[in-house]
Amino acid sequence: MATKSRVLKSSPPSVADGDGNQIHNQMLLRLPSQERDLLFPKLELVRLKTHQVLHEPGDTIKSAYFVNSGLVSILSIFPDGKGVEVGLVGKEGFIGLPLVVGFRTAPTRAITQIEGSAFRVDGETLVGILRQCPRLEAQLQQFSQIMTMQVTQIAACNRLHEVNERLARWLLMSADRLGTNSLALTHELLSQMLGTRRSSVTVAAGMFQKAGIITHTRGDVKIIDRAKLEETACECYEIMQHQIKAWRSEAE
Amino acid sequence: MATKSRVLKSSPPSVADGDGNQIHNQMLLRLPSQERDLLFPKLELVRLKTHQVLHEPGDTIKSAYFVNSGLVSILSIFPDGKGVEVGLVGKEGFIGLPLVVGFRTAPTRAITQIEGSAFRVDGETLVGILRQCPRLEAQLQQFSQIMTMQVTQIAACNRLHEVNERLARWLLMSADRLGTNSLALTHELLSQMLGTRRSSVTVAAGMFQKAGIITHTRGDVKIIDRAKLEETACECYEIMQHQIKAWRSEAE
DNA sequence: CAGATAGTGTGCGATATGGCACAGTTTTAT
DNA sequence: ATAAAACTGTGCCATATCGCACACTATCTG
Repeated sequence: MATKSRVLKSSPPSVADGDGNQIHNQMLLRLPSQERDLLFPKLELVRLKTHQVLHEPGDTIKSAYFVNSGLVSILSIFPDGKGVEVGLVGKEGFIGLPLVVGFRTAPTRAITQIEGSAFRVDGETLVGILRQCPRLEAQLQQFSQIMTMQVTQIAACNRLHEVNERLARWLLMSADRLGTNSLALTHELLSQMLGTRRSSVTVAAGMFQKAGIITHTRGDVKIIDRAKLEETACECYEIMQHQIKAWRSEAE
Repeated sequence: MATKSRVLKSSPPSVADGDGNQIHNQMLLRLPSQERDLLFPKLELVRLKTHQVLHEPGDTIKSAYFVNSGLVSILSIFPDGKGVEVGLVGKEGFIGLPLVVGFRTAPTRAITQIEGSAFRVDGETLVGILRQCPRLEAQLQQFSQIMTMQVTQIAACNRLHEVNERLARWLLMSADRLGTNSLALTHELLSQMLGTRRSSVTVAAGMFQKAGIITHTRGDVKIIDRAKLEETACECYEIMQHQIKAWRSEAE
């Protein structure tokens, strides 16, 4: 499962759906054909490079992204530069939600954690299309609600749970969204996600490794014993997992 | 400014807009007349009693509420009963957002912190009306986005800021939403909001009092020196304040 | 009025985490 | 090949919180 393909070129406006460029994004896959016909010509498949920033807080949102592979973090950033992750988006999701309700300014930073690809669409274009795509609009609104629920859970988790639990949760969530057990991440990165010290992550990861739950080498974490990792994680993982699954079924 | 009126009776389905029952809810006030005509007959003015639970996580949302006065907290609750506040809703807001995107299940607890009143509407009725009230729908969606931004900020705040700062922020936010400097709250309550120990609140409040920022007696907190309180609070207050103001102006 | 209950002030030890600093190792750049 | 940079392992001290416990006071209830 060598998902880290460098297949896609970024700049040249490639056709969205054709040939070998498979669509993995769950929202796009669920669209009825007539909405596809409207939307797809406007989409451009782009590569999401590691650490690529899709928008900063305060930015006018120029493009929106249907994430197709890889992992994008949503961060709350303070003026002094410190930040914490508040959401995690994989191929089930979308970047640019404020547009859906008519806002143009991003309140957060969206940044690629693990490289992949996405279908990009111009912000204004999307807004224009939305009126004619009720199904898409509904999808996006529901996804927005799911994200809110995720943030809600993380807010509580940040207050009540310890580093180990949060780290375990994060690894599980990422692995789920990527469909891999191998994550290309440094402790530094993880610490920013969890809003803690880098060394706290190192220690926690060390403990996990000793317990045979993961292995980690420089810039790479591999999940060995998923079951144990789930035991270590706080309930938050299960709760969010359950919410997103409930969506899938409720959504039809 | 004796806002603690016990004027409104709860049970008898009173007319929403008539007579002495003034509308303070910002969303209702902004509706065009034709949407008012559709919605208002379905509204029932009810009293929000202290500690009244509007919905629990997992509940099917039967009623939605346009908050008219008082203060409602949104809490993330864990299976073991522990909880943290993730949002604060006053007369600018609405309780029952999941309905707007077609979800029926509440992911959080909504509970009255400070008594007041609200216009209640049956959940299904609201959903039915929404299609014919584009302005209302847009309002609700935007409010949803504002709430998400609030939760986002709180998530970061919970991780990075200390009790004093968070307490100060909370007092300011509540005072803003109520339009009072006097809050009827126990330390116990506050500690649940902030996700900390009751005694931590007592200590922090004691420090504030010594500094001449507030006075607090049993079950009552009064803001004396607002400027100092703002200094004490973390940036989160300003940020959220700014976001909600930006909405008011951007919204038309 | 007396007893019960709820709310507050305070203290103490345990601990998770923060801030910081440095050495050792792997990777990247020139 | 060598230097620079990035990443990780580790340690130490300071401190904000936690968990808990107990005494004190205000308020309610009968």
